[in-house]
Amino acid sequence: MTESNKEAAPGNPSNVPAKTMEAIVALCRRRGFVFQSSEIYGGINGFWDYGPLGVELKRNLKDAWWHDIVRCPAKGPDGNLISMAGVDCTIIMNPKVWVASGHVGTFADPTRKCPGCGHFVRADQLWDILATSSEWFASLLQEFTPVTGEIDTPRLIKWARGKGKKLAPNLALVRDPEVTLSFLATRVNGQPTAPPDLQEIVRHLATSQLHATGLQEPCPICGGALGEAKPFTLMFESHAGLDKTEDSKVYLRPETAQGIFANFRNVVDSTRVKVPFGIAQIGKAFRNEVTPRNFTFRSREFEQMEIEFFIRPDSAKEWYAFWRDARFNWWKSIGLAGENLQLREHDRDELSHYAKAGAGTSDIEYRFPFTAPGFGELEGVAHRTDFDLRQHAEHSGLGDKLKYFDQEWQVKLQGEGVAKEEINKKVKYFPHVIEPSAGADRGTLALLCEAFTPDAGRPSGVFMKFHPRMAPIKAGIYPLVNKDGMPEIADKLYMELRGKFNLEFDEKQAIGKRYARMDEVGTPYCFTVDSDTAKDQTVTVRDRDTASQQRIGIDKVGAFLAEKIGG
RNA sequence: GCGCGCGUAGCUCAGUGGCAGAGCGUCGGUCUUCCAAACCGAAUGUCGCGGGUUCAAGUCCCGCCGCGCGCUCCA
Repeated sequence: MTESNKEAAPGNPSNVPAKTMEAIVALCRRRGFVFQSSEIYGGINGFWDYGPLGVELKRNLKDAWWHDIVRCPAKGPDGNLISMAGVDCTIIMNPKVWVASGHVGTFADPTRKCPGCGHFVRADQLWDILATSSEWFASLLQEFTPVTGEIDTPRLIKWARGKGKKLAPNLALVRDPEVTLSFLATRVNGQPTAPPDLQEIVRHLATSQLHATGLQEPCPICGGALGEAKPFTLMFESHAGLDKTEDSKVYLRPETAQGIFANFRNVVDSTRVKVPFGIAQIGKAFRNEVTPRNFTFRSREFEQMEIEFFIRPDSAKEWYAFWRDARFNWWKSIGLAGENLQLREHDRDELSHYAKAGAGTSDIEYRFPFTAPGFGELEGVAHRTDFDLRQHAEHSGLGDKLKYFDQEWQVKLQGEGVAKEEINKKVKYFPHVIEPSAGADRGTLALLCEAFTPDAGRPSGVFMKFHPRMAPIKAGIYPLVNKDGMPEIADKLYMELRGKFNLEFDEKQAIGKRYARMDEVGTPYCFTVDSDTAKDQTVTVRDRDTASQQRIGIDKVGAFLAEKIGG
């Protein structure tokens, strides 16, 4: 193609899209990676379908994970091959599982969160709690004249600067006494015939004047302005059986982890695994997110790839570090190798309740176009201590029967001459858990974002630079033109290899158009049969990233692909 | 959940009260000798959904749904 032709072609530079989420979403839809769920009915917020190419991409990701984690795991920090067992648990489980895990109960009722201190308050109990068990509220009440309820401004300012500062640091009155009280005075003077009652006064004292459009209500702990009331059960509910009663209520699992914990005993008893070992699972989970957003990044239905790795409590540090680094390197190995991937150790105040005492929590994060310059979580690696197994031991009534008996350790301690009593204390225990928990949909999205490469040299202005192992289609097998025996040779090659690789055969239209299509769906190689093939048994290999070509023997194509795609 | 913006063919968009359109892509044909060639032909629309105003609504009004952005949320 000449330079002037290029200007006229659809691939002229003005067609090169910026690497924005909008452009990525458009390509996903145009080429069949991701569609909106039930789109013909207007879609449904937070749910997405994978199309013909998307399902291949996501499957390649999951297959690579399963292969590298379950079937063919690496060596651990102790130099031994890692022991890993797979499971596939149901989405709906006995509801008691979610009581034990803490998902039911704590957050089931309309609840308000304090942005200042993070405290949760039941919405319907707020005023009761303020009246009966809020330290600052009790102290503040003493500053009002009991009978008249008159507002003594200097007295309240004094309180705000003294006791208030210690007891309710986030209360508007404490942060800015003059402005807050003038706000209240305006209200009192504005409607002298309808003086505010105590609740309204307190609302005024909790409201920064910036919020003059509506009154806030204070957190009983710190006085901060509470967020809106929300039912903090993010679990989807359903009913098992025809009778839709409270007793038949079940939940769609909000994480796959609990299925693993609930099966801990079964796996130990049926497979001869010994601590340290892991149980791995890939499966759907559901969270009724308040705000699904950012394409598939936060969906209400999503797929997790989780490992619960069970270890002796005293080896948490080394296993935590091992899994954190191993998982980070794994994401690198499948193509997220650049600056867009980072490993971030959590600060202490970010840690979940059970992880506070642990060896740490870290996130493997990717810089998505919609988070940039920030990062979004792909996978979390957490030391969950023995929290989950203890919870299930307690709630199931199994108690110590859920403990692991470490016979290997027993023998070792006996050899070291440790006292029998001490050995017995040590060798029956709840294993600690290192949990690498990855999002399959987030991983797929990161692969799509990473692959998206604007390039003025391509007809559509963009090509998808997938790692060959992840690419939905591994190669195109094409006759250069649709005559002179070329289609027959190409077809024979295709039939030979299609069982081993996902390939495309296409004899229609100009060769450039076929290459261009493969660029846009990220196919790393195209093999083309031309007029020389019949003479010398070679084909051309066209490389997606460089658009360069070389000739190889037609009998070498399978080996070439196997080597490039790797595993 | 709140606020702002957006929604017409697969994609990018035009159409500001009067016949539903273009380019690209897709498909078929002629052709072909390595990067979306050319030519000929074809298919493709609940104008996001529902209601209202009007002789007449893609266009004006209301409600809803979906998407994006900012708050909020993310155990």
